[in-house]
Amino acid sequence: MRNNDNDNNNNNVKKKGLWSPEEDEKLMNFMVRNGQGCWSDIARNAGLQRCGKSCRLRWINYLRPDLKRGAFSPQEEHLIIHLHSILGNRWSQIAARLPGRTDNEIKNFWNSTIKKRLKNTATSSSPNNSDSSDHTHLKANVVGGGRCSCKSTRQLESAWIPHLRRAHPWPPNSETPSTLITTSWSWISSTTTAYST
DNA sequence: AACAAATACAACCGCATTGGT
DNA sequence: CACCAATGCGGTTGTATTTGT
Repeated sequence: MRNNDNDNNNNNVKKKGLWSPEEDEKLMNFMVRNGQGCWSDIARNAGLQRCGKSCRLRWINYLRPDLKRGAFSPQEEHLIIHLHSILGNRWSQIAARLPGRTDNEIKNFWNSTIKKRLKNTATSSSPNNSDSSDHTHLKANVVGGGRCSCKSTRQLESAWIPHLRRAHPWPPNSETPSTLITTSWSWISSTTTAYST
């Protein structure tokens, strides 16, 4: 298999691990001054011993000024659960419907908190209910196969998402950050109504 | 107080996709 | 059309912090 992970194969060794406050400051200052561009250039020009990929991740998940931070509100939590039941593990798409939240954040939240909670409630109510939220998505119904491993999730995406998108385009018209959550709910309502069995 | 286990979160890795040449 | 570099995504791992004993 071709190794195209060029960031990791650079001739000069790149730093790994946690970001120091100094590195954060360098990246932040550079982004504020120059805006987003080619990440490998940003890494170089900001004077960071990091690969572009690492800079991108740090910016998106931590430094971006529009990040919300802090604990998820009950409303957000509800929204995540609902969106996950529709979209499955498409964290970036779920994040797009939650203003100020990142895919990584939501993924972590799901894996550490919600998943566990759902598992507990499932085991307390039904012994055969083994994490259905992860592997029985709406698309299983739409596509008809019912199979839903993570890889197949990606492969099947092109098969069913376009149908859903055509009928329920995202984002809805006149979207603003303050109305995102509200419109997320109406989007959910329309999709679940249309595609529930 | 010391240690282990559990938890939460940050970051990395591999792969797919995209766009330029 | 083939190739390559850059980017984006989701899974996984690593690490700091918190909680329990």
